[in-house]
Amino acid sequence: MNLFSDIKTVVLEALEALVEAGRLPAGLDYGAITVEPPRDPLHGDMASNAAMVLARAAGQKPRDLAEALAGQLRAEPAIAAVDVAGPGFLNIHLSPNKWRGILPVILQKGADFGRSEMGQNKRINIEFVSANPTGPLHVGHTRGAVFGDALAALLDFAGFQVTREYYINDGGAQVDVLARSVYLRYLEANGRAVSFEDGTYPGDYLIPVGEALKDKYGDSLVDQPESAWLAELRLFSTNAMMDLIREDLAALGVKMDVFFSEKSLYGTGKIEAALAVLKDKGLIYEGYLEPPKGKRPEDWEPRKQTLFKSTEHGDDVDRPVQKSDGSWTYFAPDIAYHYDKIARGFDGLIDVLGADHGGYEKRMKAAVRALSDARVPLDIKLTQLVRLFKNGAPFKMSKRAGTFVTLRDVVDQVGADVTRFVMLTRKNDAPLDFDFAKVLEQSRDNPVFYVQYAHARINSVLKKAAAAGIACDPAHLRGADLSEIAHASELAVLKKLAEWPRLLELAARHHEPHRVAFYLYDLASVFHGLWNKGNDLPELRFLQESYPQRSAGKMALITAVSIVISNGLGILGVTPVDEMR
RNA sequence: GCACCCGUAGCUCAGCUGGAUAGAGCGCUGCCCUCCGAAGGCAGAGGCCGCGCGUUCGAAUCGCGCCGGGUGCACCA
Repeated sequence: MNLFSDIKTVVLEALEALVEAGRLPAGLDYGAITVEPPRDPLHGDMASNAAMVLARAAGQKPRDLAEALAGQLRAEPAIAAVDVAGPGFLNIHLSPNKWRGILPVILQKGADFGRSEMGQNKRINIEFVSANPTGPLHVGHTRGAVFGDALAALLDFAGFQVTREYYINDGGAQVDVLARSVYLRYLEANGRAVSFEDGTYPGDYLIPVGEALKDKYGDSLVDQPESAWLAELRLFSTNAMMDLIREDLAALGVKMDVFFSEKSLYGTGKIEAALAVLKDKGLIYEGYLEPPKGKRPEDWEPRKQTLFKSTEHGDDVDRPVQKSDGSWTYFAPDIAYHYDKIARGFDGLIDVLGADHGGYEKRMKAAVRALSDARVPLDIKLTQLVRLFKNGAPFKMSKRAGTFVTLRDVVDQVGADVTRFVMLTRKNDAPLDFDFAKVLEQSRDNPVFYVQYAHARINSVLKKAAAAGIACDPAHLRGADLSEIAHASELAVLKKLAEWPRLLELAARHHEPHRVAFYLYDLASVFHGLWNKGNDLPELRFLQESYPQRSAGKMALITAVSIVISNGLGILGVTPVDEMR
């Protein structure tokens, strides 16, 4: 149930009636017509631009057309009043009963209220995190993980079939570095003195891996040449790192459906097959690249390489898939990986990447467009940097020293719920300030707290109501008398609740889960406002001990708020709390 | 030099496929607890929406060109 689309349907029917009456030409394009909440509530409950959008094609003045439409709409029972304003807006006022009607629906649908058919069960693959398997996840990955997971939940709620996927970069040279670093920790576990030079990972997290290796092999690998152990250690180490990463993700409440190994693309003909597809389309050739202008590397020399003609599909320059020595660039397995996703039958692909991968966007989109003949859209969401603060002071992160701030550091200090909510209070493409002290503060400028507080307050009232003998289960409240829900502050809450299905679809369409976080903040705000109105106006208090039947309607209202908060938080992956501590 | 992202109140940021008098929090000023959780609410002050052209009935939103900040730019992923 989406009141806005309901009313839009009513508007479209009114237009058809005008066509039949010969008042409007047939065949007009209704595509641009909207029915939205007006920015200023004084303008009514809903505003439509129908008259202005159609005026030109209909050869009429917007206001004249608006008046005609208004006449039609006034006959509708759900509509209390319509007026024409400004250049030709239709301002529609719904009857309070229409608004109240949202409550039984929410109570009946419960956790499914807002769930949409928009996605039509289309299959979407969301690839996110995909951190190199060389160490624990850090704060940057955390943002990507939270964003990807929330986006997945959002699309699921909007009616898509979603697959959460992690691409393991276990094929490249960084895995050799990892294996050598683990070997050093292994020697250390066998009592050897070791030093970590440049080109190795010095982090403590490899110590247990070295010990585990010793448990498995004793000292049999000590003093052996690299050729004797490298292959085995690559596997052993990446497995250990992926276990670590899985635990990190679990601590944040993220569960992947698929872990896809880059390595599985090598030696299986998959890369060759994907490139063959591109070659058949004439998009692969041998050639030379121009040096980048303005910032010419000192050691530039022209090299003959195998190139993908990504410029055919919107990229700025063609991109190498094969190095001059014949080995693959990283781009080649990435092409094969995306080809694999297309072959698995997804209707849409989403890659969530760190902002430093911005330069990668066009070439990957070009590849997907070419490989799928433009059938499968690829959306790339870049998550900007997280700036860490502690009590307002910047918090330095130094990878060289091996002391970077990990996902675990963050989750252990502030908890998964707070981490997730805070990371979703910014658009993905805006940088995010994360202050360890501030996010735990219990005040209005902490959105996590503010939303949770609303939920806790409702729970508190419902408990008191139950103690006072008022039945508060949704099934009971569905039949409650709502006629006394009439104050402007109460209607404001109803209207905000009614926005939820519409907001959800917008957020899903734009792939923007942060809109859910901002909506919840707004909803909490109108609720807190109504709560405090009870200070001045006793009849607005939720608990009306001397009038149990009046209380029932109010219980229905706040239960509905609680349901929508739960549903929204559920998408963000945050657990609603019943009481503040 | 090129590409991508950002530029909105003193600060941090929302702003819906273009819509009416541009919003919130913090900070500042002043109010509201005999009353369901004041961990809250109400009100006030504070804006050339970076600049300029253009498209449109209508632009913070779309297009082009500038300015400022960030990121990335062959055989690293």
